[in-house]
Amino acid sequence: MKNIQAIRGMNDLLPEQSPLWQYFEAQIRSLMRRYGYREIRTPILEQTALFARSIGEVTDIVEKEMYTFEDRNGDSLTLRPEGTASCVRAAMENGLLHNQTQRLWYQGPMFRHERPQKGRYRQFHQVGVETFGMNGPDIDAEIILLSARLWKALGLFDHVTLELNSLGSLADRRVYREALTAYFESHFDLLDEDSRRRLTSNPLRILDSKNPAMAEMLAQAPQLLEYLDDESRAHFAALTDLLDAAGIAYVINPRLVRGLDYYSRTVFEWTTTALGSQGTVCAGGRYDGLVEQLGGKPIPAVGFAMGIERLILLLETLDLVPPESQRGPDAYLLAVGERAEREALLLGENLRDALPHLTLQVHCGGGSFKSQIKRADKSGARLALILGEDELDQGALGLKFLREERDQETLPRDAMIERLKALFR
RNA sequence: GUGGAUGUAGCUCAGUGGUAGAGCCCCGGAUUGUGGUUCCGGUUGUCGUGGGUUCGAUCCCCAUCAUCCACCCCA
Repeated sequence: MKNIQAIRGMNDLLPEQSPLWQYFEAQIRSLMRRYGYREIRTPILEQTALFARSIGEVTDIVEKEMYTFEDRNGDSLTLRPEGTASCVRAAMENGLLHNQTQRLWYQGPMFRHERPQKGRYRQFHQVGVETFGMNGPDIDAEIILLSARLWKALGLFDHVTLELNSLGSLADRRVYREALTAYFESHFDLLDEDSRRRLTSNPLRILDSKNPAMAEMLAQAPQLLEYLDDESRAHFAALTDLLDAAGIAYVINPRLVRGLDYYSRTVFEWTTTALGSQGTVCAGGRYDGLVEQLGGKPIPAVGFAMGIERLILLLETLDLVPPESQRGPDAYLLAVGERAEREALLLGENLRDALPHLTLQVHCGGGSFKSQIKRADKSGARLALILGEDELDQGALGLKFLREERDQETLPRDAMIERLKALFR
């Protein structure tokens, strides 16, 4: 019989890895609380139309990467490929956007049917931030500062670069798009196959191409920044002023365009060179038109999303995994002999009652003294608590330090509880 | 979706057209109740899967699945 395997590109998170994820998630929760952002959780399934209408019909995500299927009613459903659309839908549907501002964040799995690669999986996880009702540029700057604070907390700040651009208003982009299309058509012979295909569907993305044969032609192409109206220009200038004042370095990348249609004005990416070809670790921007596009009243919005797998990978690559994230339990209770085995479980309960902060692993399944103390060592515990025949006869408990040069102690149980309280205050 | 590389023990990897090995791990012992070092002994495999060639395939061929890398895409 063939063993069933996990779906391609979808990974199990194993116990060895989960402490690092929990550490990362704890950093996120604390960061969001400190900036006054509140968590929102939405279903991972949505009506297909939500993504088609928000991300854009002619984007790669919608055209060929979504997990779309019919449910038993014949409705077309899609596993969310990103978080913004769901967040906007939920905020609209629940009245969160009515005459008020919102600062929201979310975290969870996203799904895209791409060819798996390092830092790119079919089920992957994002943390996203979305804000509504604020025109910026102060809020644009705030979310960038928030992300910068996270990099500092994780020790990543010196390993990431902030790239910045403005896509202007939708009107700006329309004009620019025409100029750009005209330019590319006049250099049609230099375009590669992909670019020719995009010429009609999404010409801005041609600017992103890494094809060296096109590099010079792209460098000469009209620049979006020159097509910005006064308002967008002022917005962008104010944002860069705020970042300058906050001491956040950035690189203006006029060819930074995002793959999702809903962005306008500010777009940014945090990138790293340490992860190979999947170097974007966090990206986002302003999407003032999206709420209206989805049927709501027009309301400005900015947000970003970061890829958790990529950030975890980056922490590991740069050896920034904090040692305390993989610490074992405080104590490991061994029970040698039949009488002790019978009592250990209840003794464990008593200890947990008396010491609410103690992390205690109780040995189950018997075995020799030697094998049990080996387990205690392997568990990573700081202490071994020893319950054997001798200790039982004395109503006592032994305490051995597994990581420190200290004498072993044997104390009556009540005294041992006080001793442990002192050790794990 | 395109191109390339790789799939052998739980892990990291050797290996041969006559159906397999090392190190680590794990278990036991040296040490009747003391781990992390040492020594001794032991367990572990549909050689990714399905076909084909062959007297015989883990090895050669084809397909397929998976992983990795680049393109692409994007977080």
